[in-house]
Amino acid sequence: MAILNMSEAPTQPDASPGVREFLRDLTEPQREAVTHTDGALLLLAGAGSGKTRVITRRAAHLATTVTRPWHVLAITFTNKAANEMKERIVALSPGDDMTVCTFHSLCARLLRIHHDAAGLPPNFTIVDQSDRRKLIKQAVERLELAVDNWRRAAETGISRAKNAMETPAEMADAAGFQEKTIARIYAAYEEILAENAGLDFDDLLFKMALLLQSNEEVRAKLGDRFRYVMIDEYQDTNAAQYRIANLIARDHGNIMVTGDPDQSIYSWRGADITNILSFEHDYPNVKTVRLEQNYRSTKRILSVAGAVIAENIGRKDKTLWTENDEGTPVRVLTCSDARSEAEAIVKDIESLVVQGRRPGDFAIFYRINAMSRVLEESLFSAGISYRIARGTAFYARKEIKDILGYLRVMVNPADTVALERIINTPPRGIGKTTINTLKAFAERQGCTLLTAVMRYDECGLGKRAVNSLKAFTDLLQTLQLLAGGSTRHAIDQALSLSGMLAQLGEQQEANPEPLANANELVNAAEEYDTANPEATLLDWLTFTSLLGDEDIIEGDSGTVTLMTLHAAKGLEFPCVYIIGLERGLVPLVRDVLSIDEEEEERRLFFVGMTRAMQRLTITHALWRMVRGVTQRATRSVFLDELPDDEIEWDDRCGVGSNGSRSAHGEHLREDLHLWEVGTLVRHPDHGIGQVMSMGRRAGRMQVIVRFEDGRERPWMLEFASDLERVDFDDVG
DNA sequence: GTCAGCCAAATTTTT
DNA sequence: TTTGGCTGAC
Repeated sequence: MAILNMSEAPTQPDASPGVREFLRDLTEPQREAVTHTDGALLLLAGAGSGKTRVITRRAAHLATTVTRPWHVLAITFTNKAANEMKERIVALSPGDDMTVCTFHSLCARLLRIHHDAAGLPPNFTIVDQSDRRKLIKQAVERLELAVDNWRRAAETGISRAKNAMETPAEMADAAGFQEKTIARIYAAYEEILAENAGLDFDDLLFKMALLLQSNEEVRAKLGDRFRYVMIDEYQDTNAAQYRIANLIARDHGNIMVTGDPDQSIYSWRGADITNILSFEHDYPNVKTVRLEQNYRSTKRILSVAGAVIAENIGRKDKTLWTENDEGTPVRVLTCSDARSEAEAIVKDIESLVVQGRRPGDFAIFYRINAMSRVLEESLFSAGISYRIARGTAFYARKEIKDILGYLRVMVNPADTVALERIINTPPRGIGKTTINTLKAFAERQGCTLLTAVMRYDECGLGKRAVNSLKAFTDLLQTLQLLAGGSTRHAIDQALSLSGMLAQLGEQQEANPEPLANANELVNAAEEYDTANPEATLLDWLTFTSLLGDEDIIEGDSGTVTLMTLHAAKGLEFPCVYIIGLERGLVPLVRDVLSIDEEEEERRLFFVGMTRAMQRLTITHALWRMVRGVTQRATRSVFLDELPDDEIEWDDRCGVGSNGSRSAHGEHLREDLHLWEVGTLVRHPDHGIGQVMSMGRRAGRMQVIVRFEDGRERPWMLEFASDLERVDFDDVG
């Protein structure tokens, strides 16, 4: 491995005006990272420590004074991060020959170029999450397993396997019926993907890693092309991504990774925190730079967040500090229920707005999306405008996917998912029966569905179906002629010739959105054509299928922002509220919570807290409605980890946050005490059972009891006279 | 081919 | 409570 590890870099940091520019306004550790050139570099960058600044400066420095721009590769996780980074780099060093992109788009691009070596068709389709879902369902059906039982497990299991670079065969070696069955579904799913010439998101990484691993020529070539590799958010990389980076950098060893293990919150998507924790071990002679000065938050916020994260065992020790003000104390609000929690926040916001804050200064974070509803209602009735950072991705909208379906079929005739999507969109008399006949024909002949469609007169279909299919194949053939032209033109034609435009126009009055979206798509294509004159229809499809949500999550847009704790990563707001610090919710528990999971939840809480610049308010309620049942809630263990003397405890219920009394009245306490969770009961018909939960439903008390037969039964408390409390000793 | 009505399920979701 | 997916009836 090439090791030339210098802070006194051969580039003479202060020699040229350009270099001096790159180092302006940087602290010592930041400079060290920027001027590091050859060899491995680990940049442990705490929250709000100016990480992006360092990355962009270093990239510009490398591109202008150390090597040529096209030898630099900067990888991010999101398109948004990639775009931002690219912009900032270009501002420092003109020219856009540098590769700044996401892992997925890098892999998509490279796999297209090296499709032969990777054993892939050149025109593969990238299947998105909802297509993937359909295909996995098909795989389950093909094995004649129950979709309801296996779909979910297969979806997570297959993704997990691909992220860990496990093939179906390797997975089948695993012990256990469950795993073995998922491995079979995985194998069937791979078959179906191949039939469709499709790759899912996980495949982009997995296949790329396999290619680099098995093809020395390609690996060496890419290593030579990308002589300086930089990876952001390295704590979120999975096994495949680790492998890709490792193999590209193998010859030169010039790999810089940045990240913060304390902000690793995506292990459930395959991210492996050990990638960053063992980076120093994996890359000898690594230089490590820590950025611990925080420019975002007040001293008090940092100290509170720091106390919580310090509870995690086995983390790299790191203490954020700041020269910012002491600030106002962090507050913990105890509320009676979600409604009063929301109203307390609304009042707080209102009074701060009177003092000159703007609505855009506020953000409210919660653990699960369902918790936004009560907040929305309160904000709405208070007349405060808000937005939720969770838009459906533009490219996931039905009308958009329909249009893209036409283009996908034009480009990839094997894309059966797309074909099924458009074959009767808009309705043209090709219904379920006809499609099933075509499918059966395709299966008998071992051909694609499109081929079957083209051979409609051999399928033994009725006259009406044949006529419809004739019109449809004519349409496809007309469109086919456009595949080589501009994207904009192809979309225009697909829209009008398919009849979609007419259909959208008709329903415009009822719902103008779809037509507007379609037009928006045409505009986007036009823009793309202009910006990339060389690009093909296939390129555009690749580009769009890798775009996520619209990046609406901008810092300040004049409204209060609501989002999940996960969505908050990377953002900052002057005033932050984190709600629902209750047992089972933060940390979120399904059945049992392992230590690792608890630590990840703690990191999630930490991420939330460190978004706050000036004011941080944490809330919890004594009652919370979960799935239609109002249940008693207990404070989160994380609240106990807050440094008591630095917190302003604000108990709106006047009973202490552990109190059992509630705003709902004294009588509830009596009832609830009798029916504590875990209490054993006996019923004349159902035998012995155990109280699983209790709460209020439709204003009345309810307990849920699980009986020996494994069934759970709810009881309205006032009718629960058949339930008799028994002691443990009585039942053994 | 469409639509109402029923049942089951319910974290988080960078691509 | 809310949502999505599926089924069976027009």
